[in-house]
Amino acid sequence: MGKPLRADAARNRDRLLGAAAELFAERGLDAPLDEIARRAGVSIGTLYNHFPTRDALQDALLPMRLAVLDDLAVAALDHADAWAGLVAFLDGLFALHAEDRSLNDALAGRVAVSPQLLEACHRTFGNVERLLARAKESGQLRADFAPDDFGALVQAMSQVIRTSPGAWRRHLAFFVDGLRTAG
Amino acid sequence: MGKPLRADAARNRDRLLGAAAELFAERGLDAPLDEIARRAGVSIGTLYNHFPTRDALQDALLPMRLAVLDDLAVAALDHADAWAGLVAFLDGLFALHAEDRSLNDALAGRVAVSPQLLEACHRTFGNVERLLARAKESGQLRADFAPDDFGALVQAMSQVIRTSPGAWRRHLAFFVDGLRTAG
DNA sequence: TCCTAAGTTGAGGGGTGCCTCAGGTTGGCC
DNA sequence: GGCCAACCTGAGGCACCCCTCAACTTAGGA
Repeated sequence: MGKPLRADAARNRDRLLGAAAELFAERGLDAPLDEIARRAGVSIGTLYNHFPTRDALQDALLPMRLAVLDDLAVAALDHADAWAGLVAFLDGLFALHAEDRSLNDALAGRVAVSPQLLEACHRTFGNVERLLARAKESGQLRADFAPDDFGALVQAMSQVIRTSPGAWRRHLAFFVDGLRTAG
Repeated sequence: MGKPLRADAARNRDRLLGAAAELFAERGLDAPLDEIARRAGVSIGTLYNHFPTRDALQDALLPMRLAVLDDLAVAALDHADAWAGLVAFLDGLFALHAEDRSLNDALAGRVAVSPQLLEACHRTFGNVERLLARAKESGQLRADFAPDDFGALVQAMSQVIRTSPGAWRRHLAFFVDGLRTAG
């Protein structure tokens, strides 16, 4: 599989990945490919040599970003207090959304995802389910909050973050207050 | 100002408005103008005759839709219970979002708005401020919920509605629970 | 050093949507 | 019925982004 690339080709590939990461983070996953190539100092043809489709580029970048979320979830599961762990996870998750539009686009389903990427999402989502279950068992999260409701929360927050990057914590706080058991 | 249109011109104008209302509601305010013209049974040139810009079309349609929101707010202010009135308003507001993508786009600020339209929004927003103030005075809405937070809620709900048209009431319910005073 | 396969280039063709304008049509007053 | 201003038409130019491919360049082994 991994035939070694020629030195110049490897260098160009790295530059393309770097430029794509930058531009995707700034402008989202639908950033023009021409501009990625230009920023990488490479022709559009070379971009297509290395990444025949937009998906190929995304697949080379997004799993790394999603992995950060897994770390976040694991840390949250380790937290002594289930509720505090959940809240810390939500804060970290949306902080990442706020600084990387590509993550925002990906998790809000604003782009078509490749099977590979979908699988990574499912893995992350599994961790979230565990976090939610733990917080319910501890009696701190209201019992009627379903995993699907978490999906809606991600959608909602992705939009709030995009339009008011400075105010999303406030919005999240109101919502989280609604999630706590009344008692 | 209002020079009478020739009969055929008036008919075409009406058809254009009808087609635009349909398409905007279905697909949002960025629906292709060519398709509006086609649906109206008229050439693209005629569309531009009557509405030189996309804004002109929006301005001819959206104020009517926003007026419905005003009625809704007035009814909510008339409600005996301030909290129940507020909740009814929110439900009505987002129900309209759900069935008309153009309203969704407009209130979520997804398109550039004309001054005229902006003014209509401000009027509606004034009503909302009154609703919020009333619910706070009655001690049912938490005091730290600011009008700007309402803006974020609109953003959030607009996205939830777009991606899961059947589940937005659930999401709203969680949020509203967070808004009620703890007591 | 020379040769070749690997890699690069960028003009160009395709698609979509916006907007214009020269030329053709027609409503409605006389 | 005749006329003309009002109105309509739609091909075509522009801008953006997509993707391809024949011609060129070059890394690196022999």
